[in-house]
Parts: sequence; C-alpha cells; structure tokens
Amino acid sequence: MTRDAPPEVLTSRLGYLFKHAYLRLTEESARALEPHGIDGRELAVLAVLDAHDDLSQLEAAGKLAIDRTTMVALVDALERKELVERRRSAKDRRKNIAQLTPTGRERLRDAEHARQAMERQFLAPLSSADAACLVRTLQSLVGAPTRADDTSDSA
Amino acid sequence: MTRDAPPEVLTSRLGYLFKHAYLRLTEESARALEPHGIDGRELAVLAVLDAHDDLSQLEAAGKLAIDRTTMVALVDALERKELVERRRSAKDRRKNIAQLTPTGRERLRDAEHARQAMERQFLAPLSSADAACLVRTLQSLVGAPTRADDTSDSA
DNA sequence: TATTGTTATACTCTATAACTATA
DNA sequence: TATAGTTATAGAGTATAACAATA
Repeated sequence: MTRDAPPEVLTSRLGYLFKHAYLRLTEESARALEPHGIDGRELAVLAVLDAHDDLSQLEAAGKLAIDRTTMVALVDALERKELVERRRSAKDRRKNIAQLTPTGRERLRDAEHARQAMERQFLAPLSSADAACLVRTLQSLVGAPTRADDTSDSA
Repeated sequence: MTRDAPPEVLTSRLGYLFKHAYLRLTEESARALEPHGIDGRELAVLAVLDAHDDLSQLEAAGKLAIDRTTMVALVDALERKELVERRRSAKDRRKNIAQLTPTGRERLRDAEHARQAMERQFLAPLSSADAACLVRTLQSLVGAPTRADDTSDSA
C-alpha cells in the first residue's frame, strides 16, 4: 500500500482521527502482547474476569459490550490456552461461570505490564498534560450516554 | 446485547477508549449522513477527490490509506450514485482518474455541513479547550511517524 | 518487467437466527 | 415462556493472489 502523509482534508475529521488512532494502537498492542500469546481483546476479557468474581459469560460480555456469541469464541480460545476455565453455576445451571486459572492470573499480570509500557510509549509524543487531557476527554465521550440511550437499549 | 456501564478496568485502557470512541462516532456519522445517501468513508473519498485535482484511484487510495482493491468497490458505489466519474488518463492510460460530478460536488457540500454539525454535537459534552486538546493530541498521534516507519514501508 | 485496475478469494470481526438445556 | 450457551450462517471491512491492459 502506497502510504502518503494524510492530507489536511482527512486529519481535520474526527472519524479519520479516531479510526487511525485505534488502528495504530491496535498494531502496537499486538506487537507488545505477542510474546504473551494473547491479543488486546483477550487481555481485556482476562482483566474483566479478574476484576469481578463469578461472572457468567453473558455478564462478562455485557461489561465488555460484546455479543454473547462473540464471547463463546473468545472463552473457547482462552480455555484452549488454559488461561480460563468454565464451570456451571450451582445457582443457575444455565450459566457458565468463566474464571481465571492460576496460569491465567500470571499471564494477566505479565501482559498488563506489557500493555502499560506500550501505552506509555504510545503517548510519549505528548506532554503529560496533553496525555491526561486525551484520556480524560475520551473517557468523558465514551462514558457519556449516547443519544440512543435516551429511550431504551436500542444499540 | 445487555449494555452495562463500562467498568474502570476497561475505561483506563487506551484500546478500549479509542475503539469505543470510534464506534460511537461511526454510529452518529451514519445517522447524520444517512439522508445524504453516503457513509463516512464515501464522504472522505469525495473530500479527497475534491481537494486534489486529477487523482488516479491508486493515488487517492494512498492518501486515504486504503487498499487499491478496496478503492475499486468504493469508486464503483460512488459511480453508481453518479457522484464520481472515471476517465482514463491521457498521459498514462493505465490510470483511472476519478473526479466528482457536479452532483457529487453538491452532495459533498451538503454532507460536509451535516458532518460538521454532527461533530460539534459529538464534542458538545467537552469544554472548547478540551475539545481542541482532543483534536490536537489525536492529530499528533496519528500524524506522528510509526515505529514501523523507522525503517521502511512495512505496514 | 513493473504498474494500474480489476476480479476472485479468504480472513477477521461482528451480528442474527435457530437449537439445547435450563429456569 | 424466557434466558444462557452454543452453532451455523451471513454481512461488513480488509487483504492477498492472479490476470489484463499499459508502461
């Protein structure tokens, strides 16, 4: 792919900026996590399962804002890597509780260090004030209620 | 999809923030552009073709950082909508020059207004200083050379 | 030989529909 | 009847390989 410097007509667009920031971070994330045998999405799953006790697949999917069918494949992969175990909930036998194995907890810790180092390097071109502003504004935009949320759960 | 408030373990991740900012903006963009019959990617193509004279498909693809095979389908769709025309370059008959039709120029103007209004609304939760900081830091991160660029054109 | 556009193909991510087992 | 997990399937979006026309 012939890669030019992006023209001003693109870098003034929020859509272009978000997309390419995301793409660049995903690349760096894959590079940083590759030695740990997982990708950024899998790391996020591990982090959520570690942060909340006894989450079912559906509950974890809800926190991650991913579909339950996507969650199946994600847990499959993590189980194959012996980082996560499924067990039926005793209270509700429809539910699969997904929990980290001891190996999974180790992997999470190591991979989180790699992720944090990657993020520091990613933000290195910015002043610390600008980096803080970026994170804060993104949190505000992502956490803020969507227009679609005004009525019901339409998205 | 059961949508929870995202837990802190996710909103502290740059990957999560970029991804969901991008997803939210894409939703709003689709909504804002829908009356104009195009999506954000098509609008970006129109804007690039309008900003540079006599771009070939490959040259436009380079500016947009998309693959030439993707460009074919994109120009196909825009040509079907009679917003863009292909013509063979007289200088190099391998090249297809893609240029806006008069209808395409009108559509670009109208859709750009819709996009700008959408972006203003999207950033409305932020102070104007924060909004400016967000755009500036994103431009810095996206425009800055990637580690992969240090050596050659590997990505 | 290399480049441009094109087509066919495949891969990833995601969502929808339908099935099963439980409730 | 409704819910949780699963499977099959399909739709975006993107990339690779191969081909025709042109350089």
